[in-house]
Amino acid sequence: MGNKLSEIPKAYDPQNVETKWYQIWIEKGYFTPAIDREKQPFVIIMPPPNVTGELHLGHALTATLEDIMTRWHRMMGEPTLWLPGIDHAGIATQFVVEKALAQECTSRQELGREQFLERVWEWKEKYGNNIAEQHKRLGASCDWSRERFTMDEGPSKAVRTTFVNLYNKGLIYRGERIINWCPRCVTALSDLEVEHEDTTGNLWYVRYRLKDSDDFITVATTRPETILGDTAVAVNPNDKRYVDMVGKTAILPVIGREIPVIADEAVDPAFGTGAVKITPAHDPVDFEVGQRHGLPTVNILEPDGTMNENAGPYEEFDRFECRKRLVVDLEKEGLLVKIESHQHAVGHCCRCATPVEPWVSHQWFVKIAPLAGPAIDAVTDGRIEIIPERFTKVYLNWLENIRDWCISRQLWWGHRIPVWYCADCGETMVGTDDIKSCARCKSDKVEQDPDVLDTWFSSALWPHSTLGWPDKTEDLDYFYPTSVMETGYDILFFWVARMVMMGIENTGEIPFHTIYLHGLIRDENGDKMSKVKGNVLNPLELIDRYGTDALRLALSTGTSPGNDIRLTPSRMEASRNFANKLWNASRFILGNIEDDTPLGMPGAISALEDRWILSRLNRLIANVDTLMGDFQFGEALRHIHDFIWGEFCDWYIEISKLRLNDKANPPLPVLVHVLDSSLRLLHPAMPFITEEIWRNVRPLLGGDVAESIMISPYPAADATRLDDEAEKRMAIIIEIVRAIRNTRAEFRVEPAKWIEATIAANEMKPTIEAQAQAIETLARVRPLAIVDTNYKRPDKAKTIVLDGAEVILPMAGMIDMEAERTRLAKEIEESESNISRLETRLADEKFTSKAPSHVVDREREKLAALKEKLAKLNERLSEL
RNA sequence: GGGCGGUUAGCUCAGCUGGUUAGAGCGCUUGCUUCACACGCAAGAGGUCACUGGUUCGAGUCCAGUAUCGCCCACCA
Repeated sequence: MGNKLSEIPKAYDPQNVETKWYQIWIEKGYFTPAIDREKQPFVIIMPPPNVTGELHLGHALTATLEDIMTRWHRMMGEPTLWLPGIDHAGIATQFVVEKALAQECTSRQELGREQFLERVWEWKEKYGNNIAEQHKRLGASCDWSRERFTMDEGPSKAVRTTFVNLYNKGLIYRGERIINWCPRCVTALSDLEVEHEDTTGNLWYVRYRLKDSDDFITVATTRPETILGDTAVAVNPNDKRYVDMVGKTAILPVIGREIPVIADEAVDPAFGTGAVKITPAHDPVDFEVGQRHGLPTVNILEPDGTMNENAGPYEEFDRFECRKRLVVDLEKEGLLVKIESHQHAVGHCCRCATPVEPWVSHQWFVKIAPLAGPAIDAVTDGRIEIIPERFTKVYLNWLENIRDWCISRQLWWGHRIPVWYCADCGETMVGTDDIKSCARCKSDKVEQDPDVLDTWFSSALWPHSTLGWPDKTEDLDYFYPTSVMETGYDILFFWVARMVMMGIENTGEIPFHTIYLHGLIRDENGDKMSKVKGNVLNPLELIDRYGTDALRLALSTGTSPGNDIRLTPSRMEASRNFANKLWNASRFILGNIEDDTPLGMPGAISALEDRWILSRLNRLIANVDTLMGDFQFGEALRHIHDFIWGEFCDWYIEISKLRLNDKANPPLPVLVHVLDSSLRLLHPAMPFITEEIWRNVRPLLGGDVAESIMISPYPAADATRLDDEAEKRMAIIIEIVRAIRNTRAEFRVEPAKWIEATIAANEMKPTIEAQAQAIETLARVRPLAIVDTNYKRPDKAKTIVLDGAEVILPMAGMIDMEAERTRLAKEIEESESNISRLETRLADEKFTSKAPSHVVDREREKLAALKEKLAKLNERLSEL
């Protein structure tokens, strides 16, 4: 920006401005904090996006909120670290790469493990960089020199160390358990990775013949194919209907296997027939029943969801095909009693939506209850605060009912489980370093466990693994525990709770002090954005169209923590318009500065509007300080927005135009001062436009062009500028102008036409006299007479009674006196009713004694003003 | 089966620990090429704060219940 208005583009062009600053910020090293032991650092570890794919609006929201916090704290002079990273995202990434391979008519099996992993790394190099570039477009001021990838050497070492430690403490074990199995992903899943969906299915009632008898026992099942894996029929021990059956032998349909009828408390006599088939290999409850009764476990499934040899004639059929055929066969044999429609929750894989199968298999688990305890304490005793507070209950409830975490995945992409088995003696060895030979028999036939760890295992270590743990690094020492964990509420369990557990376990300290949970982004119709629905908005497209600052503002205002955000084009436009407004206000101010314009703030501020705007500004600053510290970013930004547009632009700048050429008392020092403060207040949310403008403002105030707003101090409130008197007086001026404009519009006075006005006032008279020119110009009145209240009013005029002044507009005979009388009468009525309401309240002993004095005082003042107004209204009416 | 959240202007939403006449953006109506900005200016219409009851001097705000929409958790076959 030069000093000439004509040199500055009329409309703000984000493309032009945004591209240059980010590079400069990086070159200057502003994003990398200097460790200063005297100061408490502010630290955010960024939730690492998946290497797969591109950033979506959820990431943009994360980046915006975290950048707002980071930039604010940085401007507050704190050493500030925002550490970015990327997640290897096991299943998701393996999937997309496999898809790419399929297009090349090959597969991971064909490539083999080693070559496949090479391909995934290539993918990572390509797309990991994409994500960083997108963050840069968003203006994210994160420290790229500390960027981490979950599979980097450091974080990988943290993973192995954690595994070994937990294993040695007995908190990691391998066991044969029922886990959730996705036949399509061909891997185990944790409970969290299963999405339950209410489905209308069937309840099939099937008769099992009893051995050496003509009797039957009828069971009900939602998954008939699991009959093939039954190893018992169970009834409740107290169920009189079945007392005689217990101990007998039932014969499975079709395959004819003999199974016992047993009694177990787990059976609900009220459900179905009260007799339940027991399939220990394919149902969690049945598995436990099986354990209690020493039942055999018959697995009927292959990993891909087809039936295995235990399914007899149905071998090799898919599980659902098997179900169909088996039902037909049961019916043929007359064993199918009935089919009922049945509502129940069916688990689906959260990655591919395939129905999951409960399946018994050998997997690695974390015994989690001992880790959950300290994580519960950290929140209950207030060391960790969750915002919004309501999620505290959700967090605690989950941890209190937590079940062991299945951490092994039958994938190739990920942290391989650091366990080795000896092929000769069967020894199991665990180590942070690769193990080459057996510790017991010295055999070199040792093989590493083929499985990898759940992606969330490494994520759980993120706050400390990124800072160097298990090594005692300076970063870890200085930046840990971190300050804020900001992320979406949808991963509270997946990630946040696990970070608390693992953080405390590994370091003995909480990983962060505050958990800030934001909501989900929704589209215009309130639907969650998803690729399937095709309603995903690409942040880059929005940036191209509206600018980064507009996107950031739209994402951070008009929302509150934990609530979902509906992002509509009109919101984006409103934000863009604000950027343009700021641009033009700046353009006006800068364009009016000549080389010799003095810009130093005078020692004494005399003009009412100057005192007013400075008072308003400092009130704003104090307010923003409180709100930002309270994580109420949306509210803070709303205040800043309203100040800039509604007070600075609409009133101060307009009034200041009268004084532009006033050499004795020019408005420019105040204009520039308020602009400077406004830009700095706004910078955390709108970094680009504020930097662009500020670089032109700063030199005017004696600074260097090379100084950056992002490392300038955030405005601090100056209490000496607060001026209740000025605010009160200015409010009258504004009211007068509004009243006149209102009347002009009401009477459809030509905009160009000047009208006469008289203002009657007592105490406010000097103020109005001092602002006469402003009133005249803004309301287009001339001549303006200013008189005291005992002035004799004209017969035909419109009178507007304000709190402290009376505006009289003759309106050149346009007044319909009848209408005017009606209007006054109505206003009198309103005033009277307000007065009586106030009088009743003030007469109430309870109110005056119990309400705080400032509230009572305010009511008294209000009453007095209203009475005064009423008197004037009556007087005026009587004159008509 | 548990738990949580929403219900405030035509639409989308703010409104923190209860205290002026409940706000914004968009939309709508009217008028403006006012020398920063039509991505703008000025004026205006529009709300029983879902419902019922309670606490309180005072409730959009706190409590209880109801309705309705949505979300999360959950191994009844």
